[in-house]
Amino acid sequence: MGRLEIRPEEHAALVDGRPLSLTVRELQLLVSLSQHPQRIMTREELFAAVWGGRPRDDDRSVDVYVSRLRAKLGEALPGRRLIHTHNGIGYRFSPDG
Amino acid sequence: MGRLEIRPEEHAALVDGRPLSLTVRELQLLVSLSQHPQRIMTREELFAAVWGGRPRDDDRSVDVYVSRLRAKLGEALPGRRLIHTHNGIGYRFSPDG
DNA sequence: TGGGCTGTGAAAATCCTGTGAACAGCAGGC
DNA sequence: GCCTGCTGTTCACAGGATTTTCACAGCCCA
Repeated sequence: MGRLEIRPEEHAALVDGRPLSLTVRELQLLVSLSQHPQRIMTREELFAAVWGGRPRDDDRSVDVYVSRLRAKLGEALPGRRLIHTHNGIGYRFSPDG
Repeated sequence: MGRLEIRPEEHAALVDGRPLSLTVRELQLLVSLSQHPQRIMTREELFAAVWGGRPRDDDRSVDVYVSRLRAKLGEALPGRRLIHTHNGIGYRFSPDG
């Protein structure tokens, strides 16, 4: 899928062959998102996939980690936006910018 | 139903495969309308379906959102009018222009 | 032509998201 | 043990987006 490769079994994500230094949570989130490209995933779905269970009503973990992921992806792939926000619903991963 | 696809479970509405960028309320209204094609729905019905409960006597929310929906549908499908006004009653969704 | 109904831009209110920062827990090295 | 650096969690605030409400213009039909 273009310049970004995600290898869950190897706990790694590569951009042009160079590994991103992601933390465990960041990688889990990226894996979850990328497993459903172009599909809007709710915070509940993402939370269940990464943390397990249901989030507290006011939990912002997903948002915080999306923010950190974007920062690291943005450094490695300037100008591209892979994670799109859908207000009131959740996030969508789009392999092509 | 032609070029417009509505997928409530995915929080999405597509025209020729391309997603419309609708807000939550806009999508809810479109879903409600499209679930009863060719049937005139009163403002009360639409309000109940989207907002829940009954509208205030002078509430114009349904009209405002119909207007916004028409604008976005009109951009994606120029020349077609999917939502028809029935004066004094409400609105009707017609899949074929 | 008049009065109620509808269309719609725009302001106001509300809700949601982005993100820096503080804090706690943990692992390794000394 | 104590310090250091890293990760994860939570909070707080600013900014952004959506929703709600208002106002006025235009439409429709008697």
